[in-house]
Formats: sequence, C-alpha cells, structure tokens
Amino acid sequence: MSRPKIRNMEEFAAFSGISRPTVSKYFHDPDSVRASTKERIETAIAQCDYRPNIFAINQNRKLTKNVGIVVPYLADPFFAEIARRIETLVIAGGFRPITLSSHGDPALEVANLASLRSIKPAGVLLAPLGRASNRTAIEEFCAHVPTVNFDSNIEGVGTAFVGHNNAQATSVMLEYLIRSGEPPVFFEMKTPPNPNANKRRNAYIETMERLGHTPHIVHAEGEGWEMEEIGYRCGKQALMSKQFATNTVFCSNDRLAIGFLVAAYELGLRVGLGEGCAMRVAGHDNHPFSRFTCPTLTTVSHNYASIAASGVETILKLIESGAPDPQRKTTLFDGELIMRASA
Amino acid sequence: MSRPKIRNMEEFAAFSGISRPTVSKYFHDPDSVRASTKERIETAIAQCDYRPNIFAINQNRKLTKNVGIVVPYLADPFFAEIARRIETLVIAGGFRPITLSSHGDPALEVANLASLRSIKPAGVLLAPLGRASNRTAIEEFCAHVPTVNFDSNIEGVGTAFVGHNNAQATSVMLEYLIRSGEPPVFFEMKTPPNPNANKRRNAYIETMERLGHTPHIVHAEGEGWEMEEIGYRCGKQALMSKQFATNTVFCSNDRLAIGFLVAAYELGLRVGLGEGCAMRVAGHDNHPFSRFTCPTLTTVSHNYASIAASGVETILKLIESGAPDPQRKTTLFDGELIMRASA
DNA sequence: ATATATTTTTTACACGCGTAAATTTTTTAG
DNA sequence: CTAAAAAATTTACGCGTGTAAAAAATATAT
Repeated sequence: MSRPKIRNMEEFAAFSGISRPTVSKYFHDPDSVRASTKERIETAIAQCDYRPNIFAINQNRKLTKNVGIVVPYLADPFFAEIARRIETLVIAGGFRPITLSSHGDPALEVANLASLRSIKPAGVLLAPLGRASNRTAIEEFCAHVPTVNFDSNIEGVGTAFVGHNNAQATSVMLEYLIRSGEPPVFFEMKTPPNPNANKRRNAYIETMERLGHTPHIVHAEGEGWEMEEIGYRCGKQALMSKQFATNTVFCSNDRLAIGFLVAAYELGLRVGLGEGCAMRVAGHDNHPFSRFTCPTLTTVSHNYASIAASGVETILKLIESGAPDPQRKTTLFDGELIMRASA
Repeated sequence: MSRPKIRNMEEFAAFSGISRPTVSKYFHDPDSVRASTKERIETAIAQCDYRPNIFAINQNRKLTKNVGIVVPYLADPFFAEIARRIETLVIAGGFRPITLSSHGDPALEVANLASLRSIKPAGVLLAPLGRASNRTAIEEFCAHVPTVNFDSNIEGVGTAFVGHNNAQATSVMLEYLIRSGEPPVFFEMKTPPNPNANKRRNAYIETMERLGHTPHIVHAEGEGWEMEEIGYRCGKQALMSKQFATNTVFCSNDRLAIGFLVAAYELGLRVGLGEGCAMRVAGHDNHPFSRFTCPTLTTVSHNYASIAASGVETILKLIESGAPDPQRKTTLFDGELIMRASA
C-alpha cells in the first residue's frame, strides 16, 4: 500500500474529497465541521498522514499556538521541575510550549524574549532572573505579548504574578524551629540574584522579632547561580570561625543548604534532631534533591503543582480573553513544612 | 523620538532607502551586500528595530535555522547540563536551538519528533530514551531530517553517534578500585532504561575477569527514571541483608550512587577511604550533584564539553553538506577518573 | 413537502518573504 | 577615462495557509 504523497492542503483537500477552506476549518477546530465531514477528513489523514505546515499557519493567524516559557536557569533542577510541569499543562491546553533558559545571563534573557517575539507567541510565562534583569527590555516585551510573571516577582512585569508565599513559608518554618529548639540563624547570600531571597530575609527578621528573638544573619560571599558551591565554601568558613550564634541554621534556599550540609559533614558535625547531633539545618524550596542529602533536608516546600497550574491557567485565560486585565493580580501559594531528618 | 512602526520588509525597505530584495539578502547574510549598503540598513534597524517574520522566512526556505534538541528527561541535571552546553554552541553556530524533553515517555518522544518535524528543523540532536523508544518512529524521522544521535546509542538511528566511552570509563574506575582496595561489586538497576547501563555491566564483567576477579552484581528493582529513589531503597535493603560480597560498591551511575550514599548514611555506615570507614562507593557520570554528596562522590566523568562540541559540530557539518554521510560514524569520548572522598 | 437554518463549496485575495531574470547603477581595473 | 565586473533595482511569481463573501448543497423543523 503506497502512501500518496501530499504536499499541501490543496492536494489533501482533493484527496479527501472536501474543499480546502473546510479542511482548514477542521484543522483549526475539528468540531467546527459536521460530524460526517470530520470523519471523512480523519480517514483521509489516516491514509496519508498529512499535517498542515506550521509556518504557513502562523503567518496568517494573529494568534499562534505557541506558548513561551522562560526560566533563569534550566540546569537548576528546581526550574527544570517547574518547567516540566508547565510544559505538560500547556500541551494539555492544546498549545505548543517552547522553553528557553537564560542560563543566568541578562543578555541571554533579552535575546530569548526577542527570539520568542519573532515566533509570535500567544502568550509567555516568564520567570525573570530578578535583580540582574533588564527591566526596560522586559517591560517593552510585556507591552506587546501577553505575559504572566512567575517565581520571581518584578513589579509591573506581566499582567499577573504567580508565586510562592515567602513570608508565610518562612514564618511556618521559623515557628517550627523555635518551638522545637534554639532559634535559628539565617544563612543567605550577601547579594542574592533572586528577589525571593529578600522577602525571605525580611520575613525572618520580622518573625523573629515578633516572637521575641534577636535575628542573626550570616552572609555568604559569591555571585551567580552556583549556590551549592557558595553554601559549601562559605558555610565551612562560617562554621570553622564559629559565626553561628545558635545551633540551628535556616538556609535561604535548599541549594545553599545542600552545600552547607556537605560542609558540616566534612567538619564532622552531626546534623539532625536527636541525641548526639551538633546542629540543625533547614532549607527552603523542597528542591528535588533535598530528599537525598545527608541527612535528608527538612525544608518548606514550594507548591510546584499549584504554581504551575495557576500560571498556565492564567496565561490561557489571558490568551482567550484577548484583553489584558488592567488590574495586575498577584497569586501566592503557601508553603508546606516538609519534616525530614536535618531539623 | 517616535519610532516608526514597520509592518514588513516592504515598509522597512522603503524606510531604509534600499530595495526589498537587497534587504532580504542582507538578512540572509549581512556580508553579502556592499559595506555601505550594510551600514545604511543597520542604521535603519537601529531606528525602528525591525526584524523579519520568522514564519514567512521559514516558509520559503528549504533550510530553516532551527536545530532541535531532544533529551529523555530534562529534569535530570545531567541532561540539563548537556542540553545547556549544546544550546550555547548551537547559538554560537548561528542557529536557533529548540530543546524538548520526552519526560521519560516514549509517546512524548514520538510527539516531540512530530512537533519538530512541523518546524522543518535544519537538523536534530537526539538523545533517545533507549530501550523504551519507538524505533520505527525514530527511524522514520531520521529518514527525513538530518539527525545526530547522542548519549544513548541506538544502532541505525541518525547519521552519526556521539557518546561516552562506557567500556574505557568503566575499566579505568575498576582498575583504580582494585589496586586501592577490595574489588567492587557492581550495583545497577535490573531493567535500566538506558542502553549505556548494559555496556557498563558488560565492561565490568569483562574487566573483572581479565584482572582475575569474580564479578558480583546486585540488581535494584524498580522502573523509570527516579534513580536516586531506587538507589536509596534497594541499596538500603541490599546493605541490610548483606548482599555485597566486598566492601566496595561501584554504582552503574551517579544517580543510583546518590541514593545509595543516603542509605549508607542512614545505616550509620561510614563511606570513604580512610581508617574507620566501613565501605567505599563509586559512581559513573560526574553528575552535577556528585560534588555535593556526603561524602563527595568518587566517579568517572562524562566528557560533557567534548560530547556537546562534537555533536554540534557534526550536525552543523551535516546541515552544511546537505548530503548525509552514508557511513554512520561513532565517536566516543573517554571518561576521566574524578577522585573524591567516597572511594 | 416547504421553509429555515446550518454547512459546504467556489472564488478570490491576503500574509510576509524568497528568489529568479532582466535592467540599471555603482565600483573596480586597466 | 573607458571597459569590465560587481552590486543594486525593478518586476514578478511562488510558498502554503487563513479567511471573507456569495452561491450552492444539505440538514432540521414545522
């Protein structure tokens, strides 16, 4: 059985015995044609597996089926995980996800947006680099493309923000740590690339003071996204020079904590809750690897599922409505305490 | 200064004072026009930031500037890392990378290829799922699109294969382990999703026999890509039931080793070289997280840089030449012993 | 069976750019 | 300065699909 070679919709229409405009209508929405017509087209497809040319489709549609996803650093399992979930939901929504990573580089972030713009995406889910981002370029982009900002909030960017409730999550962990032992010292990067870090620090200070404790912060030097390395190196220094005022350390994020745990391990400090443990360590994010540290990391989770779902829902609604909501909405999802062995 | 709104190349040509065909030529290759013309076009671009419509471009070019990258599981930092490197090189080569993840699902792998095909990529770099892959669909794809197979070799897929020298790497590690202590037991999944695992097992057996030792293999039950979890669960069981014939364990890959180390830690088994250590553990891949295990993982590295570079070079050459080399070439890069604390 | 509503067909143009052929202009060589 | 070479312009068509308008065919309701 030799498959007929169909080169375009014209030929396919002839082959299926249906007019080309009707075929075109079918591909835009299979249920917009009569059931009998739909069936005839689908038998024809089965016989010659024709599919319309994406470029020609998109050239004439104001609205493509492309949804851009831009994350700061895809090699970070945290972003890989959330991108993975978003992609799946976007596909389920009938769109084609295109994921781009900025690799921690503001220039590449801008380049990614430019690249996206040339494929006329119906909408974009953007997790900006944060502090380093080129605000002007991003705002310019958002003025032309429906955009939902997620993970790291930049005021004014996108028609909505979906993210993690850093304040609530930080205070949940803090309250737990305080009622079960010594109040924690906060361990963070001196110049964190991501704005979430600032919210966490502020929430730490505020909650500590509210509960009648003195906040202590230890700052790690180092730039960029190699947070495990920074947590390890600076954590080791800080431990050796006894910079921690109490026996409990609350790391600003899990990646720092992962490095910090290695430092503690190498210094022979037993981390955990029970007898014979020298200290407790907690993290923040429920990073995919936090289940596999030694000891396993007590942390407060990002609500990956809800953030992905809400982000995709918001952008799809935005695409459908056409008109961007003039009111910039912020949706935050609460974190959940993940009890493991380290604190 | 109000920016003139340019809608297409026609308008841009009028604005810049150059004819449209010449402008078109410029965008295809800026150096194909006279220097003075190039300059005039570029001043015009600076004034109104026009860029040609990608869809219209690709519709008429036999050769697009898209290069597809397909990996089995992007949430695995190993693939994220290699994808990141490949993307960077593809951009440097003047192409636009489009990375897709199969999320461990053969159906999605096929869907990804179909999706790529509709974008008419100039070429594709494909790391197949392996055992689970739909061979027929992949072969069909490769017959139409220049493809380079990397990471996991499927005979006959793509016009070239670029990968890791599993045999050499395994034997380098084995020789080290044997000369510095007890010969290792091999720890692997019973039904590994990736064909590299089989090569490693065979190399283990062969090298052990060559060196006059009896091979011992411990198999972990479990399907899918959650290898840390499998390494942890089955490793713990195996340790508790004393299934290891010697005090040294060589894990088939770092992800298994990461889980295994957690198991050993929780059982109070000190892993490492020195006095007072109960056992040694080694991995394979130099996974981005192997630097942050407790203890840090001795492993044998994938040559990420060379594999990415060679893969990209091969596909670009293939694209340029047009004619696929009838001879399927296999390029393997040697692994390097990464000495850390665990063995 | 007839009138009405719904679908499909026919026809025709649009989208934005690639590209070929013939012509004109500009540059380079002698 | 002239001839030859190189580059740019003009003109015109093609790519594969979206989509509008009018006409024809089919389905549904009365």
